[in-house]
Amino acid sequence: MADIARRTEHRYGNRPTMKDVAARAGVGLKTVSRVVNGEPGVTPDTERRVQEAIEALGFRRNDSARVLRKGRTATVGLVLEDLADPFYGPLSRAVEEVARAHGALLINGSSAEDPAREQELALALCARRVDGLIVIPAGDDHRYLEPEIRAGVATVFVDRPAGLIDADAVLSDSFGGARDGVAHLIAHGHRRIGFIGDRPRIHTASERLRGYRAAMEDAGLPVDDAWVSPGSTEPERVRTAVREMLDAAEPVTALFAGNNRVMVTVVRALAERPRPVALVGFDDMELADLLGITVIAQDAAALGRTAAERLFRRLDGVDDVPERVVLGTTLLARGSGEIPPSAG
Amino acid sequence: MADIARRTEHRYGNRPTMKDVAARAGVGLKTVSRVVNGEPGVTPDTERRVQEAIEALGFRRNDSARVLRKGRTATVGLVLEDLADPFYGPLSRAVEEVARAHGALLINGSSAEDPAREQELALALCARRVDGLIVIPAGDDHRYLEPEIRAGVATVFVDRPAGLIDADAVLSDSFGGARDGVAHLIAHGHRRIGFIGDRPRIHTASERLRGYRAAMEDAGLPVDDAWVSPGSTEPERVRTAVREMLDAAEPVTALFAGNNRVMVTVVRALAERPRPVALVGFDDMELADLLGITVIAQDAAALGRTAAERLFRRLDGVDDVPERVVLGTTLLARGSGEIPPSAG
DNA sequence: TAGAGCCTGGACAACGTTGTCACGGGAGGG
DNA sequence: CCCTCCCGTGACAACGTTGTCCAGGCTCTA
Repeated sequence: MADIARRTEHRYGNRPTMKDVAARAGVGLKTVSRVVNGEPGVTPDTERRVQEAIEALGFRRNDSARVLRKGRTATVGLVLEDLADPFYGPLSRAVEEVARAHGALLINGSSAEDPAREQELALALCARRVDGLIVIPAGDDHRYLEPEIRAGVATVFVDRPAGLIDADAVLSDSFGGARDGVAHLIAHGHRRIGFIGDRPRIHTASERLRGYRAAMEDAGLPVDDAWVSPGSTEPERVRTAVREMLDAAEPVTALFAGNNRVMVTVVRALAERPRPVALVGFDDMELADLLGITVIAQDAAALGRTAAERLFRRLDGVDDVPERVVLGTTLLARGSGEIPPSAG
Repeated sequence: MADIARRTEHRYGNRPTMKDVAARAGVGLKTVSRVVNGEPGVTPDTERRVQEAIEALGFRRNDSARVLRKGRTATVGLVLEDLADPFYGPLSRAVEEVARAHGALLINGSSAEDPAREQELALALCARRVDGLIVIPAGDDHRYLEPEIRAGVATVFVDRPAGLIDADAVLSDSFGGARDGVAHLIAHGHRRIGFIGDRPRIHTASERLRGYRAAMEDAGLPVDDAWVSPGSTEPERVRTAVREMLDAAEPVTALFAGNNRVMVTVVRALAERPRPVALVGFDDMELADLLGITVIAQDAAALGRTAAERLFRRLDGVDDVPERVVLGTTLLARGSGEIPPSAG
């Protein structure tokens, strides 16, 4: 009776264990384990009996116990910034693809751009003993991961580098991409170009701003402070920035949008204005081709794939020094970036 | 020496355990457990000593072992179709949000629309003993999940109903949405309307086709077989369908696109043609507003949120009969659906 | 026919944690 | 002053699996 009670209030409902299977098949515990894991040394006849018992009981191996025993979880964690951001879909998918090829599962969660949440999430994944971690940083101090990395959690940062620790990172060439985009506008005759970006705390954002300034300097053009609007991607702020730059006494004739969210808002804002304004945006998006928006495209899938491959290389025991990989960007000319300056 | 060897080749690198912490703090194992879990009954002084040891060793609780002991993983699985599909981003994010609110993590993976892969993935998640499972079905036979559900894995299907088993499902009103969309076109004077959708094996696809037929019938309009193209969402096939419908002797004057992927291809195909063709698409997308595409919008976030809430309600012990929840859709008129028929 | 070797199968410990229970000491009441 | 009660603490088993090791029975050979 005590036994019945135990079984009844058992936490997994009433999941059969290998012991149950062994009892039913009339074999030893280890023999069941062998069959389940396809290990050699089991007579076809015994194997059949075990399989039947597994079938009859609806047994499924408890991987939690397995993990505890074996030490490897065959699981990698992905901490991203926002699952709903179209940029991260392909990235995440590419990571999953590689993980799958290595027989691993993916746990993920988003930090919602909150450093505290990023840390909480990353450490929760470490507590689950993920074999490796891919992080798209929200914060700029990752020293909290040092003990984990020392303890053997392979870690790769994507899209932005780690802060204050030495770790692998796979990045797009934000600086070069932005410089190329702005140079493209300059080549089409623009002299006064506005830059609207994300908070400069974010590495990619500051790099893109740096790229903007470099392109202007290369062309010997001055940069007016009023043309530069780093800040949040909050739509209202972006709209205000667009308005101020275009309605100034000496308005800008072209805009560079620092990322996809900014770009979307800028496009919406420009759609309401009579005169066309040249625009180049960082990040490609679905349908952007149909709208004729010239963009600096980064290859999100390649970013994810490269990072994941690097991660699994480390998990396979390769142990070279942390490295920073930078992937190139592509300028896709579609019209909006080729609009000439309208007479001031 | 044997001990050193054991530690050295240990699988988690050299992670300290509660035992190590206990030894260093000079307390018992259970006391460490109490401190780590914030249980009462520990002197402030003892607690401080334990905390110091934890700090010094860089201890982090091994949740695998914890799970094994407690039975609950505080993890839910999400099996979706394609992480890169913009429709699933917000859905996935909403699920994560709810999971987070319940203190649970999310493991996910995509089936790539392959039923076999869906099954493999779902069962792998069950082997990890996720507490619950949210599935966007790729296949149409989910009997393989019956033992798991019986064993206590809460399961909710989203976007499409489960096949051959009785389970919770949260769906958009595909039938009603498609009917409304087609009725909208009819209201704007169209008589010959083409339908381009996904494979009819997919529940939503066949429901949308049924909605199309219902709207036509309601208006007393005949449906020519040549106007209906169910099939894959493969771009080349969609382009061919568009061409054939528009270049026929009696061409259609409007198109209804069965989902976002079809819609994108249709928009691209129509952009190359001289005469405007009316279009309504199922699923909204970013930038679709700027392109003036009239759509039947479903609320992906609400879908995910509703499903996740239902899941956690079950996990909290509520045990009502499986139910099917249908969420309404919204027609967003933006121009493309209001184009009148061009003279045939 | 006996000994050696191989092959199948099972007993047992260990993985790191938590629940149960028991123990020792200090406080409070009779 | 002694007994009781409570509180802080720790020993121990258990969760379900896998690695190690040994036993028993078989075959093959001398």
